[in-house]
Amino acid sequence: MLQPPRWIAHLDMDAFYASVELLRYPQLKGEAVVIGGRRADAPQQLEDGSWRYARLRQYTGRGVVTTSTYAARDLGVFSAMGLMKAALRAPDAILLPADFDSYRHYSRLFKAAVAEVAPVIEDRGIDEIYIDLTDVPGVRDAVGHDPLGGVKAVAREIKNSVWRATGLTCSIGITPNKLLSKIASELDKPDGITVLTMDDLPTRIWPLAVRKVNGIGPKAGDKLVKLGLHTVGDVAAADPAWLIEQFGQSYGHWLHQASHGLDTRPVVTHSEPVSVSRETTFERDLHAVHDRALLGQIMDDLCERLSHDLARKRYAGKTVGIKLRFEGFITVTRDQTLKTPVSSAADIRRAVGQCLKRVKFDKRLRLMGVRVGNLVHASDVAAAAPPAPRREEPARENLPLF
DNA sequence: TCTGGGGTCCTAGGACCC
DNA sequence: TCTGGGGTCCTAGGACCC
Repeated sequence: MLQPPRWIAHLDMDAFYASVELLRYPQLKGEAVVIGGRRADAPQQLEDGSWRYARLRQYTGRGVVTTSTYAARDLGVFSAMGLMKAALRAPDAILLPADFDSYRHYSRLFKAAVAEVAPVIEDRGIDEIYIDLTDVPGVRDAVGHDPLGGVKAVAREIKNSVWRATGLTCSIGITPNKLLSKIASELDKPDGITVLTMDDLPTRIWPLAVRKVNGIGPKAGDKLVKLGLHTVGDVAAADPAWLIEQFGQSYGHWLHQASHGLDTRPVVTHSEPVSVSRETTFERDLHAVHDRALLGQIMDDLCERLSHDLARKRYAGKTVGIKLRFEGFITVTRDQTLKTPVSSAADIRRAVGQCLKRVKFDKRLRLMGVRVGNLVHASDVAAAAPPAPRREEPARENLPLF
């Protein structure tokens, strides 16, 4: 059946975290600035009024680049790059610690500003959203005589609204679906508007590298290239049956559809969380036996913080899981589904202990995490059951390591 | 000098029930 | 004695995204 045509926008804030920092430190405009590092030093104002900043070359330890300004990107420093590697490329770049409270504040501001123009919004994280423009008056009324003109005018209105509310710029892609709009918003960055129709597919989308498609990550991207498929157009020209042979029914079919710019997913304005988690990477790898006490404390703390998050969001969950990352970046997970949802630090910690017993600790640890899934609203959790009868002391060898 | 932290979704095997 | 098929839940791992 034929779906009525839609106009879907993808709005992406330009270098969001870095741009928020520039609002606070406008004197850094144009400089190579990197956000990241767990304990990067905040800028200090000296007695003479000048500022002193931490530089990338001074950083030691683990950590990745969270965002970089366009000047830093020109030096080859990008998101997710290790800070040590970034320091080799741009030793004099200024390093700022991340301030997520501030980013969340500006996130709320820009989303509220968009909602005043176009209310059908799907949240895709702190710095991007999808917007269904189909029924926005300026778009709807332009259908028939000047659809592209109407769409562009509304996009300008949205950008102006975001600018007025935050002093920040964004880039917008507008096409008939989410998949294409996500690609389109990157075609004219920063501060751009790109409107595409299906007719633009061969000239604007097919020449792009396969990795530009949301859903083709490092693994699938490598495999496609090894198969000789470098561009989206290469995938579009491939036999769909062959794609399915190579990538499986589901992903193979999706690759074919995506490369032809087809995507029927709706803009989803409300969703419930599936899980909540906390994790931490250690400054140095820790030994399960030698550092047992420390690991136990870290785990207590993670459970405490996770419990807080659950309380704040008013959820409890039936499944408690741990994540361990060993040296060599080997990741192991264990989880356990309980009879009743839990949210207290003590209940979570108890289930974590059970999970820990099922792991072999033959390497040093670099990360530990805790997760609660199978969430239910706290208000739907039955009143606390009577305290469980006291059980005999478990045998010593059944105790978790920490 | 590798590789953060918070998520979602998918797959695949096994348990268990009817 | 031998042995169905479907549905659902649980668990572990992995790809991917912001």
